[in-house]
Amino acid sequence: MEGEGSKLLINQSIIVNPLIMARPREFDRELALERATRVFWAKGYASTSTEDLLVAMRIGRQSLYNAFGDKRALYLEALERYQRGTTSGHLQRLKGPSSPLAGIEALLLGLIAEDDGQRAMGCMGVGAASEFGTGDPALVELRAKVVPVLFSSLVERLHEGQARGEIDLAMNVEDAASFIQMTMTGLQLAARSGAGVDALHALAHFAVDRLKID
Amino acid sequence: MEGEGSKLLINQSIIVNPLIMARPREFDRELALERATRVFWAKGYASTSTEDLLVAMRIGRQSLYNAFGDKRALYLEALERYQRGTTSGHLQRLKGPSSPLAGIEALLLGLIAEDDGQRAMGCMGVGAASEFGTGDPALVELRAKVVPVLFSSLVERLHEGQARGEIDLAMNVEDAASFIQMTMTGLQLAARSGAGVDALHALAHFAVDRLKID
DNA sequence: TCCATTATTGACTGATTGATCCATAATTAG
DNA sequence: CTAATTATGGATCAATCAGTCAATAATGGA
Repeated sequence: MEGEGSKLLINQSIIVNPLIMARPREFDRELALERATRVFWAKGYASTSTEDLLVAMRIGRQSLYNAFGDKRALYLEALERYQRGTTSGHLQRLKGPSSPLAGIEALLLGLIAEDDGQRAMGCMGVGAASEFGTGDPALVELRAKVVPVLFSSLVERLHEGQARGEIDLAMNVEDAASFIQMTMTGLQLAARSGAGVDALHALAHFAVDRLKID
Repeated sequence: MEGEGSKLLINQSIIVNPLIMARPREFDRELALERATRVFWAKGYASTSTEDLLVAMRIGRQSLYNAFGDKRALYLEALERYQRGTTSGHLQRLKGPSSPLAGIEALLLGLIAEDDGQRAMGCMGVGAASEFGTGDPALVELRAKVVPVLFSSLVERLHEGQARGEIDLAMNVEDAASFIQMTMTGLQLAARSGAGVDALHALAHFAVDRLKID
């Protein structure tokens, strides 16, 4: 390509630094992406029209296609951004408390939004898994990049819990880590199905109690 | 309405017995409904076009609208039929073994299809919950009619497990029943996400082991 | 000031959507 | 046979879909 300036990769979006400057974008790309995320999160991919997106993002049609490519690319970027944010939060809560079991409890309780509207949206990642299953390679790959991160941190904390005597040494930590991740998706789907805060808290506590040595 | 004969309500579909007979249906309604179910199950509601349905059901467009109303009515009937079938299977497996914990184990293992294609479809009910959340009153109502049936049977078997000394008397059986139902959805979603038979079996066994007195 | 480039706006496109219309066929009661 | 009724198949519909085009605006460098 001729006449192209240097490229800087910042936060997954390509910032072109052209030799000759062009008209600057009028909207906040990150804000628009966040707004798009909310729509996809609430309604899923197929049920979200580009018109829905334009209204929520408060930009024109051509701006969407200029800045994000197309509907699918926007969805993938929204989901990736969402996963990055939530995974970071999960890891923080898991690793926060000094007690491993308290960390796991914080992880599970952290999934449960107090606000009814927010809680009823469930988890966008779970929604994506349910909508596309194993049918979309790009989503499978994205999932494969996110899930193991939390998994290994869980294994770590579970080992730590065994060393501290909080968790039975006979328990297989990999199985336990998978079980906790399954519990997370179970909680998210229960939330999406309309479960209340108390019911979800009870579920989370019950699950954590199952890991305690007695 | 004039000239209308008696109505018999059979299996949720209205069988009209008109005074004057009309042209009989050429296709098997139940078979067509089963074929429609597979499509909705695999792809979800929004991503399924009426054309998809016609091809799978092997009927003409007008036949679909005559026999089932419209796309939404067909979906609701398919989901209801699906739920009736699966719930019946769940109850059978739960109540089959003489040991309550073995029943719960059979319930969970029974969710895991051996066939890869079938397993990767997950559960249509879970898919519906994920796709519509609490947004569709008809689906919320349908769920509210199905979930408590299994729940009360679970409570029953858990009580029985406590009486037999398989389960700790200190365990709250309602919490445990909810936990098992959450585990079921977690398993279904893991299956939809591509988990293999072995991984799912391990998850099921781990969950059941958490209920055992030690 | 003019140029090269990108952003914005609104009209537009062809395809697909769910659903209906209509002509014809098949059935049984009378 | 005729009448009444429902089923079928093909054409068709208006609405919506995702995406493109083209005209204009804004920017900084030359």
